[in-house]
Amino acid sequence: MSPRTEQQFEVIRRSRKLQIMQTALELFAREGYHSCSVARIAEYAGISKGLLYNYFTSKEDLLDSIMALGIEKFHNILEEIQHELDTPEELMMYIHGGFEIIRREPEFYRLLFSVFFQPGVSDASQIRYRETLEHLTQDIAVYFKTKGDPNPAEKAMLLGNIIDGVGLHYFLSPETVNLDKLEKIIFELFK
Amino acid sequence: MSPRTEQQFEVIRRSRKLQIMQTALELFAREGYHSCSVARIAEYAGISKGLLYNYFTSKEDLLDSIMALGIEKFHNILEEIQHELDTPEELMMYIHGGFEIIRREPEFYRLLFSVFFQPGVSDASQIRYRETLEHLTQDIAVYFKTKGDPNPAEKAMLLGNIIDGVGLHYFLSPETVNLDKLEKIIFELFK
Amino acid sequence: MSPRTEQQFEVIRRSRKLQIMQTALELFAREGYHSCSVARIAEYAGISKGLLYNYFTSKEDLLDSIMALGIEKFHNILEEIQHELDTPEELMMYIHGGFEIIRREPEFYRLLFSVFFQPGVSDASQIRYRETLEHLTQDIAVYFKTKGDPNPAEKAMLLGNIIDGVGLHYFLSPETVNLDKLEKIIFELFK
Amino acid sequence: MSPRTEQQFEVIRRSRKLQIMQTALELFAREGYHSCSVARIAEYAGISKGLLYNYFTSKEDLLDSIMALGIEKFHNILEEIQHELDTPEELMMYIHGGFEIIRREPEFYRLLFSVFFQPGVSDASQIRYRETLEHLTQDIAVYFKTKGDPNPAEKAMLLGNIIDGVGLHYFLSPETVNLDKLEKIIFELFK
DNA sequence: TATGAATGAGGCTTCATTCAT
DNA sequence: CATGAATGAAGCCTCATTCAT
Repeated sequence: MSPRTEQQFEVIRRSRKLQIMQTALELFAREGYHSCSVARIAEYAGISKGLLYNYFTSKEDLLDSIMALGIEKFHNILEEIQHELDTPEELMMYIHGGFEIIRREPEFYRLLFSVFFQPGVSDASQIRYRETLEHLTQDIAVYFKTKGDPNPAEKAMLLGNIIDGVGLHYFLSPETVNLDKLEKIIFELFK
Repeated sequence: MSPRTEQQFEVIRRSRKLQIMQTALELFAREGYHSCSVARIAEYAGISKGLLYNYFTSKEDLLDSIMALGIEKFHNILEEIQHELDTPEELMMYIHGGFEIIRREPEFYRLLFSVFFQPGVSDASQIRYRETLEHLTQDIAVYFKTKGDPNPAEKAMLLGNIIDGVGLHYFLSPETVNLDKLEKIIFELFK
Repeated sequence: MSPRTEQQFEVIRRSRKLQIMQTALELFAREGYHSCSVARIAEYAGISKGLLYNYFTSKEDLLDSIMALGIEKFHNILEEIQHELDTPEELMMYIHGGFEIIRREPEFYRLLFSVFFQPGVSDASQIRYRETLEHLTQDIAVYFKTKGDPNPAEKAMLLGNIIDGVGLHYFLSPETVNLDKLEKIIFELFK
Repeated sequence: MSPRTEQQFEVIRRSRKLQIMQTALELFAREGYHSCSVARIAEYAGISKGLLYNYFTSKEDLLDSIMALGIEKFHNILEEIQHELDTPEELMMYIHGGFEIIRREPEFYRLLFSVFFQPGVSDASQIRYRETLEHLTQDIAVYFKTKGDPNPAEKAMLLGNIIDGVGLHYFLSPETVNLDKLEKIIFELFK
């Protein structure tokens, strides 16, 4: 057995870190950031409290890391469909992208909202997310402008609001929300 | 000189209670339920910590009372416009009602969302609010059905989601949201 | 209606005071001194907290007053049978006196013990009661000495201890203790 | 340098826990359960308040643990002398056992009484102790029955009451109670 | 005399974080 | 790298007592 190389350690560190973040995301989303103690996160992740602080400087840092990763995924999903936004089909792709985030990362999405309503908690993430959203909204506004809509900016914002509104209700009572159907209806309304 | 009458005490109690609730609503909405200590609420309300417990059995009870009052106001605003929902004008009244809640009770609305994303916090209020919403949604669904819409239930739910989505963004960055314009656009989309 | 005379007021005060003490004794005995708030005593006595402080300077003063009254009654019961202690019949009277206190004033007796085990609580009463007891013990010791017992002082003390021991168990589980039978057995053992 | 083993932690935990219990027993016995704050216990034990909650879930749990340990010791002392109870010598062993508890564990015994007179405080311990006592009483009753005593059950109970009565007075004023002498006198009365 | 609103000290408990091993 | 004992600040809540009316 040769001693592990530095790279191997790095791999272990990275996966350990991700595992903690995944666990914490689950707990934060399910129970709320404040209601969830570091002790419980460590226990749930199968490690000691001390080790957690080896990977994150604080509970807030852990939250920030989760948020950053989530926002990155958010970006990635959008970039999968990122290109010119001219045709209704392309608009549909955008709408679909929004719904995909709800479908694929429900916990992150839920935590995102939760954090938004707790000023002082991960403010940096809030700002970063809002910027991302603004860019997106501006892209969509261009589409409506091209289409000759009299209120392109508001229309674009409204579309964003709708998706968040649907997400919000989806997390409050998933069983009553038919994402697929709503996706189509929204497209019909905005195309 | 002569001892206070029962009625005088009642007046004191009622106004004090409202004062505390108003203060707490402000703070809860601004800083989040968990981030806001009872000590701060008392200080902000200009009373002692102890007195707060003369009016509410616990911090959670204070929150519940605030939520209950808010939901009552919510009801009242809806009942102001409560009648048959047949014509587009009447639908507009409904939409307007939703926006009025955002406009008139922004703090309550914000707290409502905030609470929604903190499981275990005022669950009873969450349930009560959701029930209120469901009734409303069913009323609106009837309108769309009458109009011959193929997905009346989803359309109605979507309308609710939109209003909440707008509210959500309004509270995150009020300066970027033009409520009046959005109200009209939504009406145009759904009438 | 002529206005009430000062004496009438005094009568009212006295009976009110007694009523409060009786109520408090009940509660203290049932729930313990510390577990029983002034608010509850007042409520239970059908008066306001403020009025209670009109009659007693503090919660401790209320307890002291109850204890003093109880010890007075204790004295009275003993004095009913106070005279020379020469014959076995007279010893029996003493034993009977002890049991009568248990029977007639169970709440006071229970409170007495309870207070004994809480140093700092009504210390004055504790001292006064112990003095009373010592005198009594000395009287009884004379009886045993006269009878030629080799350990009269210890015998007398033991008799006191027994009665308190019986009282103790009687308050812990009254249904298992047959006071009448025990009284006789004790007499047979000591006569 | 190398991390502590599980066993090392176990040793630390065990001794710390005992240390806290010992300190608390001392204070509870001396000052009463309610009069003794967690802060004082921690200070007296030379630890932080927080650490106490690392070992006990609540102040009541701490008390219960102390009581449970005391009752266990009580059992052990009785079991040292546990066997047939036929001869007067064996009865004397029993009586001696009772006195040994007073002598060896005065603080526990005092706390036991103290708790008995505070309803709602460690009720479970009260019940457990009473059961222990009942078994013991039944054993002793057999002895008296064998001896032909007309009231074996009462005699046995009385013996228990006496020992508790002596204990009670011993803790109220130890300097006035000669345990050795009383032990002999009791044996002479009951043999 | 009588009320109960109001106070504030102090109690119990939690929890993010540190650190010796 | 890994542990969990230990800390201490801060949180929620209770309650004896005061006082304006």
